[in-house]
This record gives sequence, structure tokens and C-alpha cells, in this order.
Amino acid sequence: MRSSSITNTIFKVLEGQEDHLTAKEIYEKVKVTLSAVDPSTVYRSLERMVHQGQVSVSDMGGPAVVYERVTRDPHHHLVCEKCGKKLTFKDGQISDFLGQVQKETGFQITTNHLVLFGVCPDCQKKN
Amino acid sequence: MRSSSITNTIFKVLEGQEDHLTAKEIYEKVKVTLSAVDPSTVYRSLERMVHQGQVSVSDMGGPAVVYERVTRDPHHHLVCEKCGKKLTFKDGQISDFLGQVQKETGFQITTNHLVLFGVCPDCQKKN
DNA sequence: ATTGTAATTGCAAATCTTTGCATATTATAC
DNA sequence: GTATAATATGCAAAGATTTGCAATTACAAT
Repeated sequence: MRSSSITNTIFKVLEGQEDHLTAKEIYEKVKVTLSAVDPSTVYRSLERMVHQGQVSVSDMGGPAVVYERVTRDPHHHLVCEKCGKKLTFKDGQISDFLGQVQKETGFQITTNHLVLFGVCPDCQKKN
Repeated sequence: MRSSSITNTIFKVLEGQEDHLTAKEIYEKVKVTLSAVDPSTVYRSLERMVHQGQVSVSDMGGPAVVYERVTRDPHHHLVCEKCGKKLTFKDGQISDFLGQVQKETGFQITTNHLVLFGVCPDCQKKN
């Protein structure tokens, strides 16, 4: 596997960021360092990194899917549809569930960043 | 809630279809009936229908997210990353899991069409 | 029926993302 | 090191999706 300059720049952008970023946001931030970079290059690099499992892509209910660096410490989210509040799960319970699915289906599960949607307690009260 | 002509046409398109459809595919099919319809209208209607819980939207690993009519009989998928093979779960085990999440978090879970990714047994052997 | 209000639609333009192709870069084998 | 093959990049163009705004349509209350 070759290591390209853009790949490294994308990694840095993702690491320097607490939140998840959309493809366009990543392109904007990469452009600060590599001002001549073409959007298509960033989009293609992201696609490659997702395919290689270095980066996860998820629909978090926002206007576009978001990307995040995959780490050794998987986590998952529960997002409130009404107010956007985000809960983060540690992997424990989720991976038990995924392990069970794996056992029953024979599939080797690769999902590493699950996003569930719901309505949080506060928003439930408001109805 | 008012019922628009486009909403009904989209429902018919989704019902007459076994598979999941992308927004663009839905637009193409709606245009057969309503030839003058604007793409933006279809995209906005889909967004509305998702927001109202009539339609689910999921990333199934394809080039774009896909839409499906929500029914009383929820189901979920396990998709092979390598060959695209799709397994369909009945709601049983998944809803147990979601129920548990609901109990632990207080969130009322609205996720009605979960998609997990993995590598199927056949593709595992090929490595 | 008429009026007032809110939701829906079409149009045009903007924005975001993808694709085809030629060039450049990197890795591999000799 | 040189040749060869594979991968990555930029550019331009095409395609998909979103947005702003004005006009239309549906609904509710009178």
C-alpha cells in the first residue's frame, strides 16, 4: 500500500477534530495545507480510505454523511432526531450484539461505527 | 397532514418495487407518471416522508442512499462488503437489542431499518 | 363561498459530487 | 538503475442534489 501526501493530510485533519466531518468540510480543511488539491482527489481518497477500513463513513442524520478515523477503540452513537443530541456508546454491549449476529449468520461483521436514532427523554416530555 | 399527488405517486413507486431505490431512481419513475415534475420536488418530498416516518433511508453500501416504504413489519439487513450479497433479518433479535438500548438510555428508538456490513462465508473462504 | 394561513411546487441558479481521460507519481521486477 | 505495471492526481465536464424565491395549491375557520 502506498502512502500518499493527501492520505496523510486527511488523517491529520480527522485527528485534529473532535467532531465528525463531511466530505466537503474535509476538502476545505485539506485545502488549507495543500492549496492546489482538487476536490475529486479528496473525494476519491476518502472513498479509498473507507474501503481500506481506515476511515468510517456514517449517516448521522445531518445534511451529508460524515467521516471519522477508525481507531482500536470502536464506539457507536445514539442520535436524537428532534434536538440532535448525541450519546456515545462504548463498544461493550454493541459488540456483544454484533458477535451474536456473527455467530448466527457466519458473516464476519465489519460494521465498526453504528448509528442508532431515537428521541431523547427531554424531547419525549415536550410532546 | 395534507396529502399531495407526488407523495402518493412516490408511495406507488415504492410499493411496486421489490428492491430499494435511490432518490434519482425514484425521480425517474415518478416522471413516467408526472412528466412535468421537477427533481427538487421529488427530493423534497422524500425528505418530508422520511421525516414523517413513512419512508426509511439507508446506506446499503451502494453509490447513494436508498429509500423504502416503512411497513408494520420491520426488517433489517446484513450486506456483504465484497460481493454485495444481502441477508434480511426478521425483526425478532434486532428489536430485542433495540429494546434493551431503549431501556438503558431512556431514548425512544426510532431506527426501523438497520443495515450491518460484513464479509459473507463464501467471500471469507476466497482469502 | 371567502378569506387567511401554511404547505407544496416549479423554476433557475448554486453547490456538491462523480466521471473520463491524460499526466505524473510510486512501486515492482528485472 | 531501467523498464514496466499499477496507482494517484489534476483538469474539465457531466451529473446529482440542494437552495432561494415566487407562484400555486390545499386546508381551516369563519
